[in-house]
Amino acid sequence: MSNNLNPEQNAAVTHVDGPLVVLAGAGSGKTRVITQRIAYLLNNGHAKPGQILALTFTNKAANEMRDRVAGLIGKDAAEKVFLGTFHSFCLRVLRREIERLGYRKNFSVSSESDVRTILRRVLDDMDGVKDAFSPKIFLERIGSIKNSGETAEGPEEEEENDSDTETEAKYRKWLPAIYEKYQSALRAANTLDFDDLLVLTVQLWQKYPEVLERYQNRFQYLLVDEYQDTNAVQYRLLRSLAGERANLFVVGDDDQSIYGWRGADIRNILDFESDFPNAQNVKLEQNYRSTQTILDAANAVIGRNKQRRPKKLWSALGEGRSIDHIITADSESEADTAVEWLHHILKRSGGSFGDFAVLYRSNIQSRPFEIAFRRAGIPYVVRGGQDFFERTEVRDIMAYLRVIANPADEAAVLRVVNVPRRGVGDAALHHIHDVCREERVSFAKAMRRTLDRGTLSTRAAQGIGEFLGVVSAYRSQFESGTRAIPDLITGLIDASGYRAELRRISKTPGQWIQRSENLDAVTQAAEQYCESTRKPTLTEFIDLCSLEPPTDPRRADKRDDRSATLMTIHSAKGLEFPFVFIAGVEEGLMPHDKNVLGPGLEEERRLFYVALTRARRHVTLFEAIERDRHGRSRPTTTSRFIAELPEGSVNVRQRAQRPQPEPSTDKPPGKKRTA
DNA sequence: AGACCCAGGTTTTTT
DNA sequence: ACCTGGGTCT
Repeated sequence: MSNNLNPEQNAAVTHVDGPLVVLAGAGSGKTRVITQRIAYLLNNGHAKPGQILALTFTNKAANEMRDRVAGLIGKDAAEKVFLGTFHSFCLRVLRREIERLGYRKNFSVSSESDVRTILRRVLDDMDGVKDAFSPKIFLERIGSIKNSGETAEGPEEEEENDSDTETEAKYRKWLPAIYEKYQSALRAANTLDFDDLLVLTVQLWQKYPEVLERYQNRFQYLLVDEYQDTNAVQYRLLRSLAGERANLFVVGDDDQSIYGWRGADIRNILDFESDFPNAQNVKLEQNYRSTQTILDAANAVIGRNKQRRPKKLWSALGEGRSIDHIITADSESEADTAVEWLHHILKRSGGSFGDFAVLYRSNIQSRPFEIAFRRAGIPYVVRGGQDFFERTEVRDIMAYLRVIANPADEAAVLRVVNVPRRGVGDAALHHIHDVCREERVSFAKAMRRTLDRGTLSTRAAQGIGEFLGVVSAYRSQFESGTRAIPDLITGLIDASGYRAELRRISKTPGQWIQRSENLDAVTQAAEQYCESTRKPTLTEFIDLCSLEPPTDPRRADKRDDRSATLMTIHSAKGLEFPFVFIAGVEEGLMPHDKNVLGPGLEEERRLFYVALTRARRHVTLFEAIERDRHGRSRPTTTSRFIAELPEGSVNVRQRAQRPQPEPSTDKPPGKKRTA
């Protein structure tokens, strides 16, 4: 069964009991190891499919793994393995158990923008806070408190710090109160934010050991992908679930830990053996992706980091071509040169546009490349941004569905109560909100009460009446289960007047087509969901969409191998391309100047390492001697990481020259661009 | 509701 | 230099 595995991979795959960390270098076949081990455990009678829990960070990774496991052990068995993201696992647990924590079973999951709405309301209610502070900063703080593993009892007192600015001190002062109010607002709306899914699961298990024990018994074998990306809460979750038995198999690469800024703690993987008694480790150092030249470069760079487990990648694929380093005048000529260079490589290699990726540190760098590629007629896709996440129509319909499933969901109500226009304005909403606060009832109840009491304007009362009418009509329809879910969704879109409103406000026919397609995406997602499951429910459909929003069909098609890819290094993790262009290899960008102090620099170096190791055949580094930063065009200096590459591995192609710092010259001939 | 204005920020992204 | 968000004015 363990055919075609190298000895280290085989050792990992055939490991059965006890904790094990697989330090899987870039391109060393880690997904294979995880999927094969699942198959190994099953085929050798160590476990039944339902006793295996495999956790990933992204849906994409989970789906890919599920496909591969299905290929190994068959579809039926694969479906019984719990293979999903941390969040989907926790959601599954909480759907069953959350009542113990004082939420109702029909709780909803709030997205980023819902959460912003909720926090804004909280700040509105607190005199003197709203004006002085931005909700965004509080959300970030709240998130990092949750991810750092503090419990909902409230953030710990942080010690005073002399270097605090006045604003910083103010934030610190208000944070505990806001945290608490935010949390009770979520509870009142019977909703959880993404972080809560993890935090509450940990809390549940802490408070109810008998519940934990049930899950420990159910899941005999735990496998975790990308372990270097786990944060404190995920660590606690795994610890509890693994229990004494500690059949915990984690795979990751400390050198690819690039999410420290959102709470990932590299120490989890570095300290695995001291955290779990009798833990073993396996190192995967054979790389199946890149040439030795690329790996030598990557090894040399990452070898400078202190916080790491020593590893040395090697390849059987041969030396390959040396790295090219092209120095250009500015970001425009960087992109133009990349186009020429791409054509040049293409002619010699006989590949296709899909073999190329341009990687950069920051999204704003994509612009010149898009312009140059378009002008040259090179098909490309820009990955990243999250715009399709934000499709208004999809979110609106989902908000309707959420109100139907969870009437208390205030953010969802606020989103659609006046969409289409029903004459419900700010005044009415504030009035309802006051009732909410004074009488301590949910937003849904407050709407009812104000309506019954006639304390609203005629216009608003009528609007709210209509809204509640359509929502409750559809609620009973969904509950009765006589019509299929996709059918009901279409009905709701029409009956609520949403479709008509959308047509009315569309300025061009094109816009209307686009928007209807977005509506269709929801119905299609529902159809797909219904086909994939035996007993479809609205709640489960909403859960699915909260954690994995329906994809834009037009965007999905564009993922073809005839297009070059432009993306950030962060989003390139896990991918590979024959030819990789790394753009903006300059101080300030790589490493980024916001992250050069303390441990940040090592993370920046890992980022550069990740970029290098995406390449199979060849890497080109691009540098511009002048670049627009914060509006001004400024001279740059070469990234310090270039000096860390092995002697002689880089071939410099100078297309532009920095003015030599002559001792006699007083001013460098810096050009200013006019707007 | 929509037009206009000012302040602040401007790294990376998933669920 | 430019965009966003929030506030105010009409």
